[in-house]
Amino acid sequence: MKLTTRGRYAVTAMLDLALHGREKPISLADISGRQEISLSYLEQLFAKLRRGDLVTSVRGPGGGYRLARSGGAICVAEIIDAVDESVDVTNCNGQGNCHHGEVCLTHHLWQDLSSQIHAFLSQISLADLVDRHEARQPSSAANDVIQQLVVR
Amino acid sequence: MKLTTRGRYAVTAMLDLALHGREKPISLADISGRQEISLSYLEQLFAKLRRGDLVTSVRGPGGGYRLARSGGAICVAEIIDAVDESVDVTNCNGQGNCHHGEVCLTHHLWQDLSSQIHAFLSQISLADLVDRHEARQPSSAANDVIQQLVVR
DNA sequence: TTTTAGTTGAGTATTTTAGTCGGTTTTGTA
DNA sequence: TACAAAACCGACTAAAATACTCAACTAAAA
Repeated sequence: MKLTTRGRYAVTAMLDLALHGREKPISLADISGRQEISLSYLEQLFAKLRRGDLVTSVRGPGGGYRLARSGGAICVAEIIDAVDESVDVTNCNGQGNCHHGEVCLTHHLWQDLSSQIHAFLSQISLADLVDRHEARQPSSAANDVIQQLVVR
Repeated sequence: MKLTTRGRYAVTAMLDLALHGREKPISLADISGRQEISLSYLEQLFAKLRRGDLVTSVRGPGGGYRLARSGGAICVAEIIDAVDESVDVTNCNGQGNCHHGEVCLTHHLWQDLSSQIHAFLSQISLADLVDRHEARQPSSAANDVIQQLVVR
């Protein structure tokens, strides 16, 4: 399965866009600064996100990117699909020709797992992540303390 | 997340063991022949499986490997954990220090996904895979025909 | 007309994965 | 006791994927 930092960066960047881009478009330089992702790398990712119709761009000064749809209408699975090639975990990419042109012993297992993962990531929208983030914000001071205790 | 051919090979090999190793230990050469996994690579994998207490070995002629427990008591998640380092999909490996020592925007998302995957793979045992495989076997002749039509 | 910012494509360094190789140790059997 | 089968071990390598950079270009606003 392909679920690497690329996919994580893409979701993080999209969430940043959902959080900050309500009025004006957001430049990649802003996202780069906030999320500490290299600008050049973001360029690459957003080229794919744009091709996947997840964001729209505005060129020139004051330009940047916006979500192509409302956050509620963009699910996490789409974002990962747009930047990584797939979330399929089978060896044969779901083709079922893994062992001498037939399915291998464990084909169905990986296929089932793939659907599970996809279902999970499809059910979560950017808006869900925003809500969740904002719900956590107020108590963040308290959380910080807990976090420190837990981490050490 | 780490879910590569290594993990798939390991599960396949363990399933092979569960299917054929009821009486005598099974040599890696046998598994290599049946599943078309290179012998040397299998050696590497079984070193880890043994360290993970998933198989026991018998040296010398007629030797090989056995499941350390009954197939019903070995779940797929354990196998993958034994050969890959983890099924964790977070960037910080669940430590929560992904962004300036605190959790990053999407930390909880990846953490939730990790638990989902782990729960799914924990609930499936080797015995389940054996049952499933044997249930499919009777109709395999018919399946072959269909398979051939589908694959081409 | 300058500057901001997206767009594109090629290129590179690093890491991970998959797999090899050469040897050793153990142990059953002839 | 010799031999052969098989596990065991560590180092090494090739290939692929990943993460990331760089340079040049285009569009648009001020």
